[in-house]
Amino acid sequence: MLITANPIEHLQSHGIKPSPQRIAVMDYLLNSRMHPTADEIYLALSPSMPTLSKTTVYNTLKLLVEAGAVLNISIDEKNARYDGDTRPHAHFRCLKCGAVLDLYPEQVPYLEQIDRQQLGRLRIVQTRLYYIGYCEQCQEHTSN
Amino acid sequence: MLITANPIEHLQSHGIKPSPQRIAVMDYLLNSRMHPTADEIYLALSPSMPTLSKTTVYNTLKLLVEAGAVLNISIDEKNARYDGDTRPHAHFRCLKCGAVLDLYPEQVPYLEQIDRQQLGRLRIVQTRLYYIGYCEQCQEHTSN
DNA sequence: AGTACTTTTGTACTCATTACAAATATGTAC
DNA sequence: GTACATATTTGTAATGAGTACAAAAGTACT
Repeated sequence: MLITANPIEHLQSHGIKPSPQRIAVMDYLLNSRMHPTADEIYLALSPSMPTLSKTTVYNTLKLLVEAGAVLNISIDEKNARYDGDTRPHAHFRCLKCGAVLDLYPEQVPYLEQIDRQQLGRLRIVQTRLYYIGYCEQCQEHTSN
Repeated sequence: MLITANPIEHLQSHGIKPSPQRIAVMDYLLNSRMHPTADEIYLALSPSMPTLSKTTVYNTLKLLVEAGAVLNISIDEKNARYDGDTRPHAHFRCLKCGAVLDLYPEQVPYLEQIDRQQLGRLRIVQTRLYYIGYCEQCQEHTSN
């Protein structure tokens, strides 16, 4: 479970006016640990919000990322993924099944230090730490 | 300057048969610190190799990455970038000018530890550490 | 110089994402 | 509440990175 359960408050605390579409996208991201793509979000919300447009999903995600309410994950070369959990954490992608998993500071020694690093005169806005390999299940089933 | 100056040896040491096109791409990556995109590589090599096809650049890059001779950098959402330096190091991208810079272990405390981490039963093949923000020059010229 | 295999090339295609302009909703002043 | 300005959403068309595919060119081996 995440810190903020309420999508409306989460939007407002990041200075975003909560429209029904924005609430739906934010709510979906706050309650998913699947790191969905824009298309997956659209497909998930369409049934209960039939007039929703894919463009709105893209626009909303852009807005949320720029406001810092959501993280953009570039671990998957094919397409962008999104994460409603903005606390510092790393991600792992399985080369076989494609799953993207969260790795929290308890599981990744030095993650906190790496995340809040001062690097010379660079002004760091965001840190991304990605691990790529084979998850437990995918190691069992293959020689790869 | 990099460890291996010779593109042919570098290819062979990764089990890749050196064709003229592969040598050209490898040579370009070994002597560039710009982290070029496939298109930038194509444009750079075209003049001296007029028959070169963009498909060949893509094919070659895929081959080089799979053989571990080159790194794929996913820090730039728009398109993939490539790095001929396969030693462990992090990358920084400037949100204003778009430059992608190398950050070596001397500049990033804990990078070595983060890179060779054992994470439970996950089998890690590659670690990617990206910092995003504003470079020195771009901070000077704006309020951002 | 002939056959099998590898590599390169060009064209056509896919598909994530964006541009754009019309339509709808929301807020505010009278 | 109704008219006007502004913000948001929507659908369609375009963009552009990357891939599929099959023909052409190159290489190796006999």
